[in-house]
Amino acid sequence: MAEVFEDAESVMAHLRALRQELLTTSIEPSGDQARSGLTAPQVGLIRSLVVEGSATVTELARRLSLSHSTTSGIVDRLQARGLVTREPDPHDRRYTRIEVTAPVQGYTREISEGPYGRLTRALDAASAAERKAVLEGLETLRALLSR
Amino acid sequence: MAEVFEDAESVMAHLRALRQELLTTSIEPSGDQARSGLTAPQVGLIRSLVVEGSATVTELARRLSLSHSTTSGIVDRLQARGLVTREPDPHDRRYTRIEVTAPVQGYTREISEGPYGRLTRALDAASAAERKAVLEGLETLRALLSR
DNA sequence: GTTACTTGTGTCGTATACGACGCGTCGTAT
DNA sequence: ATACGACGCGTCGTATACGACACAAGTAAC
Repeated sequence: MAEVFEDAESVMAHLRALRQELLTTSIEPSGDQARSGLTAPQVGLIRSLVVEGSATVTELARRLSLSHSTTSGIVDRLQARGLVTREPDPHDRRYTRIEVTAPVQGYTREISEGPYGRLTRALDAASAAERKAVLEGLETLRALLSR
Repeated sequence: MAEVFEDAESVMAHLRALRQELLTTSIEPSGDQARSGLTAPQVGLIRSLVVEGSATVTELARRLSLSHSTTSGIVDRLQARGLVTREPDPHDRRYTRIEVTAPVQGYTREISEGPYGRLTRALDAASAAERKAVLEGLETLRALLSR
């Protein structure tokens, strides 16, 4: 149990660092090209709307693996910028469909690479064995936790 | 490049889910035993103080792989609860040493398992090959990103 | 039809998390 | 001695992120 604890600390350090590198800094500061001032979750939400179609807040939360309240806040900020709209569903007034506004449609082509451009490029440059190691490691970890 | 993108989405989904399972829910709601109302970062910071000794805010930030401002905020909230103190260094007044208060010392034995109890137990129950797969996967991913 | 349950939404409070900024402090070069 | 750069700290503004809550709207039970 002793040395396993070091593994646990190592795993946590890896996950923290990966999150920082991928989730929070993947879009804006990498200097790739001039950007829009959007954060990774915001780009991910817009991208989901474009690629998988408009959806309700709850559906978006499910797609992005976020809670309802978090997703609602992201929609709030995008709506304040005029990038998405909330359209009440006439058939069932509980529903509110989130739609991207027209000006976003064109811009979206630029982000069709997804919010994970850096990760995608890294995986593309990796060997098949490396990709396999990455995916198997993550899958193994999750399987261990759900056991 | 096409199928690689699916790998990227898969990796991101794994990381998101792992973060939720480990970072945010590892301490409180697992029903292990009655808890203190402390969050995982708070427990991690206290644990670092006890195990590795008292330190400055910057040093703590480095240990926890967090930014200085985030760490300062966590110390703020722990200080408000009387769990840590800020002691100005008499030799160099730029420094402020963070110390755990006396009542915390005993309690700390209960959390010496670390904030990652669930992860530690999972890794302990895993085979050597599984542990290797997990660590290699994470290390490979980080190496790919820093290439 | 009225009641009870479910579902979807938005909001509130709190805790991370970061970069940017200003302030005080120390060492050092001028 | 003084100016200056480096360092540590705290604070601000903003964005994520969650659970808990209240409310509205539909559904089901009776």
